[in-house]
Amino acid sequence: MYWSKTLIPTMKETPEGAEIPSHVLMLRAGLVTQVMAGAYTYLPLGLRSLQKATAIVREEMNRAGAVELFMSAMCPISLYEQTNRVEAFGDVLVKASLPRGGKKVPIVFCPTHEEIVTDLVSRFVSSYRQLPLTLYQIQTKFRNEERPRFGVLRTSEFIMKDAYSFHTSLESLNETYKTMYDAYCRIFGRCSLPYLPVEAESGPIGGDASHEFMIPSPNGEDKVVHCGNCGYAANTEKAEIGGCGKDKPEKSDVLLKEIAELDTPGAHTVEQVCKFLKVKPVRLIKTLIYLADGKPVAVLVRGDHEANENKIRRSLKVQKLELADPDTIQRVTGAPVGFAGPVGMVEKIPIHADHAVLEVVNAVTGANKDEKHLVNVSPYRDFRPTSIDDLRNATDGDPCPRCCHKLKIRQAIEVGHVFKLGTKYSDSLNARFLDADETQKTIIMGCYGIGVNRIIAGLIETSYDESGIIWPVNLAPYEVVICPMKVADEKMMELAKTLHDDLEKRGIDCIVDDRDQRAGVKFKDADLIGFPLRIVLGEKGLAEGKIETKWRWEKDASMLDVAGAVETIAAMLDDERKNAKRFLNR
RNA sequence: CGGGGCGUGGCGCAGCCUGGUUUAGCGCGUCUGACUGGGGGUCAGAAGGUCGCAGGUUCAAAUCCUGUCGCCCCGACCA
Repeated sequence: MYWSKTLIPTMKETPEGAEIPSHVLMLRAGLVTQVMAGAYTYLPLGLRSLQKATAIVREEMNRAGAVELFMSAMCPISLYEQTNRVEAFGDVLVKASLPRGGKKVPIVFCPTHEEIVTDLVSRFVSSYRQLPLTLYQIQTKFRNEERPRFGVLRTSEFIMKDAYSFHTSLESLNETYKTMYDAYCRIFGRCSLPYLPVEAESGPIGGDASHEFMIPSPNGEDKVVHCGNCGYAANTEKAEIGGCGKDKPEKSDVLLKEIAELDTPGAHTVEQVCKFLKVKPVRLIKTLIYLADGKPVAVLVRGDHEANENKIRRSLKVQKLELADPDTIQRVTGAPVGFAGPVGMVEKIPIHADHAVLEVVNAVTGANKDEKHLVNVSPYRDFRPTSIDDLRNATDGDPCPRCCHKLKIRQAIEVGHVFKLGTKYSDSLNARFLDADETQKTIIMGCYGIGVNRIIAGLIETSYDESGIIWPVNLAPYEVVICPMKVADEKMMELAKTLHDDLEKRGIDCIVDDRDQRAGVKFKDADLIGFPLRIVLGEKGLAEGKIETKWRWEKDASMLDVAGAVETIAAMLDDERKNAKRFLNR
C-alpha cells in the first residue's frame, strides 16, 4: 500500500471528549471516527487491525474444532419472547419494526445469538450422532448502552465472536469448555495481550462453570481480585473470601462499652454518619433490608463493604432478591431509609450477617428510629444473627480463599467470556435429541464470546507511550512502514517500490509513506500509528548501499545492506510473529 | 435515569460575564508558489464559518432569556 492511496487522517491534537489512551490514540492515529455516541466507523487502518484480530480468532476457533456460520443480525422478537429475554434485556435490546404488506413486523437487532442458534439446532439436529457440535460466527451485535463511553470499549454496536456448543452430556460440555478455554488463551496470547482468566459468576450450574478473560488496565470497568502467591483470580463479585481466621472470638482486651442512642439528624448514608460521628466506615454495621422471594430480610455488612446480591441469593437459597422499597423499610424497621439497625430486629425478620460484621465491636448502627443511630453495639451481646455467611464483594487485602495471602484488587477490561449454559435455552426453545438409549433428551449447551473491538482497544490501553501506539506485529495494521526521505529522488522511490513489492510477495503487510513531507512529519506519524518496523531510505545510507531499520519499541535504529535486506527483514518479522508473548516483557 | 461540563471553518481553542470598533479572531490542517529536506521547517498568497437548532428580548444578539437537539465526564444500570 502507498500512503497517498489510502485514507489516514492523523491528528496532532486530541479531539475534545476523548480521555482514555485507547480512545485518544485511535482517533489521533486515524483508526476510527465517531458517528454518534456509541457507534464508530473503522477507517482503513483501524479495519486492518480489526481484521488481524478476527483472523487470529477464526484460525484458533477452527483449530479448536468450531465451525463457522453467519446468522442474521435481525430476528423476530417472538424468539426472544419465548426465552423471556425481551424483559430480561429491557432497554438494552434494540427493537424496530418492519413494514410488510401493510403490517408491522416487530424485530430486534440481536444482542447475542442464543435464540437463533438454538432454534437452528433444534430444527436440524435430532440425533446424538450429530453431537457434539460447536458453531460460531463473527458478527456485529447491538446492545443499546444507556451511557456509551470510553471510545470503542463500550459501544452500542460492536463486533463479537460468539460460539455455541451443543452436547449430549455434561462430560462432553466440560471437554469442549476446556478446549475453548485453551483456544482463548492462545488467541489472547497471539494478540500479545496480558490476559488474566478469572472465575466469574457462573449461573445455574455452579462451581468453576464460568471464566472471564480480563486485561488488567486502570481504565477497565470490571474489578478482579488476584492472588500473587497462588494465582487465584476472580471477578470481585464472584471471589470467595478466604476463611483464614474469620469468626474469631472477640479479643478479651477490648472493652465492650454501654450501648447508647444518639441524634444523627440528616445522616442516612454511611458517609454522612461517619462524618457526623467522626468515625471510620469500618466501625459501622450497614443494615440492608431486602425482599427475598418477596419476604423482608435484613442483611448486615461492614460499613466499608459492599453487599453481593448473588452471594446473598445463594446463601438464602432464594430465586428473587431485591432491595426493599421505602414503604416496606418504614413498615419493617419503623424508620425511613437510612436508619435501620440489627438491635431488636430479629424478632421481626431474619438477620443474615456477613462474617466481617462479627468482628466489629462497639459499632455504630441505625436505631430503627428516624434521625437516630446507636453507638457501642456489639454482636452477640446486642443482636444475634439468624445466619452467618460470605455475603459481600471482595476488597483489596482480603485473604485468598486458596492460600490466605492477601488478594490484590485490579481494574480490568473484559475481552472474553466462556460459560456453561446448561439447558436454559434448549429447554425454552425445545432443542432435543434422541439418545442411544432411544429416549428424548434436552441438549446441553455452552457459549463462548469474545469482544473483538476490545482486543484492539485493550491492546492499546496496555501498549503505548508518549508518541503513540505500540503495535505487536500480529495486530499492526501494517507490519512495516517504508519512509523514503526524498520522494523527488527517482532511484530512492524505485528502491522503495522494490522493497515494498518483495516484502508483500512474502506476505508482509507493508506501507510506503510516499508523501512529499519532511522527515519529522513522517516519523511522528509512524510513531503515532505505531507500525512495529520502520525502514528509512536516506541519501547517505543509500550511497553506501544501506537502509535503516528501527523497531517501534526500541530507541535506536540499525543499518542493513540493501542486498539481502528483504530476507533479513522477513526473518526478523517471522521471529516476532512467533514470539507474541515476548512483546509483553518489553 | 440523577449530577456536572461543552457545542464558534476539517481539528484544537479565544471572544460571551459587561449586546454595537469584529466585514467573527488565533493555532494546526488544506490549496497555490518559492526556498528547504533525518524528528511536525520558512516566506508570500488563498479557500473555508447562517457562531448546534428553534423561538423570544432589543434599534442591534456568537454574546441576554426560553425551549430543544447533540456530545463528553461522574454515578445508577448492564445478558
